[in-house]
Amino acid sequence: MTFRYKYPRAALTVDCVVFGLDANDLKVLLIQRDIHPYRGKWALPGGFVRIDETLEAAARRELWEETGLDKVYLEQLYTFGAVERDPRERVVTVAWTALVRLSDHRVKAATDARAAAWFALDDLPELAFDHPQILRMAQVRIQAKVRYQPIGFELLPKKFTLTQLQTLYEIILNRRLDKRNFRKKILSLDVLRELDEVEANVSHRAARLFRFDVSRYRQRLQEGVNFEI
Amino acid sequence: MTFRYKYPRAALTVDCVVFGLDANDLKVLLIQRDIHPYRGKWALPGGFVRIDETLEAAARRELWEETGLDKVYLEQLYTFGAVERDPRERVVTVAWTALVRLSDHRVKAATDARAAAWFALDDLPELAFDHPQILRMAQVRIQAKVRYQPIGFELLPKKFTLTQLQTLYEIILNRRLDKRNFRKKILSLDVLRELDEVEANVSHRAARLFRFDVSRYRQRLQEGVNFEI
DNA sequence: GTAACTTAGTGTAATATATACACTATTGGA
DNA sequence: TCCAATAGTGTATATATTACACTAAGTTAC
Repeated sequence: MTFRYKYPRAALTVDCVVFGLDANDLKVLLIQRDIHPYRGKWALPGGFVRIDETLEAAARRELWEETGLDKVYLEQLYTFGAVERDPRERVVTVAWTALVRLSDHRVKAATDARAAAWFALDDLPELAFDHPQILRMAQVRIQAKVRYQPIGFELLPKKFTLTQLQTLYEIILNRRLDKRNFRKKILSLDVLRELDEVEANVSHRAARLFRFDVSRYRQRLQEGVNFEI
Repeated sequence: MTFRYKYPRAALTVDCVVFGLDANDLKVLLIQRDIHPYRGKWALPGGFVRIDETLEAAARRELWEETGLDKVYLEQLYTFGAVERDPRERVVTVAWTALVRLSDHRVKAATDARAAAWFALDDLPELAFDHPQILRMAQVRIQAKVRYQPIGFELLPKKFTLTQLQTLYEIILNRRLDKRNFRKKILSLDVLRELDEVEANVSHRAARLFRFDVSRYRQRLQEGVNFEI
């Protein structure tokens, strides 16, 4: 069975830039291609959009099929439509950015048996298609975003220490932050809830745990608070 | 002649949200549909992406064909892919935002004879498809953007007064700004070049004209200046 | 030609925000 | 019990933002 159209149509795909925080590195999840073109090269997880699913649903489905991830935070990044970006035929791709708690998502064997692995951003393998460009845009976007939204809670465990949060900001912004000023600022936003718990199994003074308070965040947003770090 | 594919494919379109500044109003350019569906309703200018043109090229071409505008500032907004957004068949649209100097672009009769007209944002006609949603997103985006980028020079004549610039900011942000503080701030950004000219044909003291200095803007960006108003 | 009208253009003081900076507290392990 | 490691804390200074009102210059109407 084939489908016929009066004019030629581009194929439509989605690709996901999945960021995960691994101790002191921001990593990105890639899969190794097992088919032509770019066979053996690494690529962003993604695939074709079905005729009866939304773009976001397609991104979630592909992510699940190729990497076993689900229920991740997803945000549309940009749509790439250079004419020759896929050597086979015209393919337009809607790129998405996902943030995941790497601790929650140890990489499972992908369900369709392709290799999936986390790579540090400064140690990437050769990528297929225009995926270097997509990845670069995702990185720029997350850097810009972290400045005016308390993003990044998606990347940390649900309970985290202020040092972990600061380290995350330092990794994304790629510069050192002053500990006292960072704490002062982040606490003044009033979107964290201090817990009656401290971290366990550390061989030094244990740090207080915090949790992100979404409802307080929404309130602050409405009041127009400036989240710039 | 028909084109055949193994799987069904969505049609791919572009739509443009064209903002123009008209004295004291931010307006948007719409065209009246002359064909089914939504015949007679107003819609964003746009149309199908050809197989051999980029998304941006498609947006520029449609804008030219439907409204006679060219050489406008264009920026990708978002891609809309709800399954039923077009009643005929699956259509995914890549939306773009354009900013134009309304003074440069008095609406010509559109080349394909459809009516095109500027509408104030608070006095819109009924719109086709999910265009209300697209327009709303464009408005939110431009409001956010004006805060951290000296945008809006695209909307003004090349030579403009500080009062015109302030009025533009007030329209986009939808709040009054203090004249002295606005001037202090905008001049401190050091991206305007003061000209040896004043406005003509006004029945009161003539204001000094300024021009946006792109190369200084680039320098400031690199130095990491904060453009927030 | 002068008074009235209209918009341009200007500075300062008060307040809020951001930055720079170094020591004590707590816990685990040797 | 001492050492190692990280948590946790405050203050003074610099910078940025805000609030606020008058004089300047050109045009028009009398």
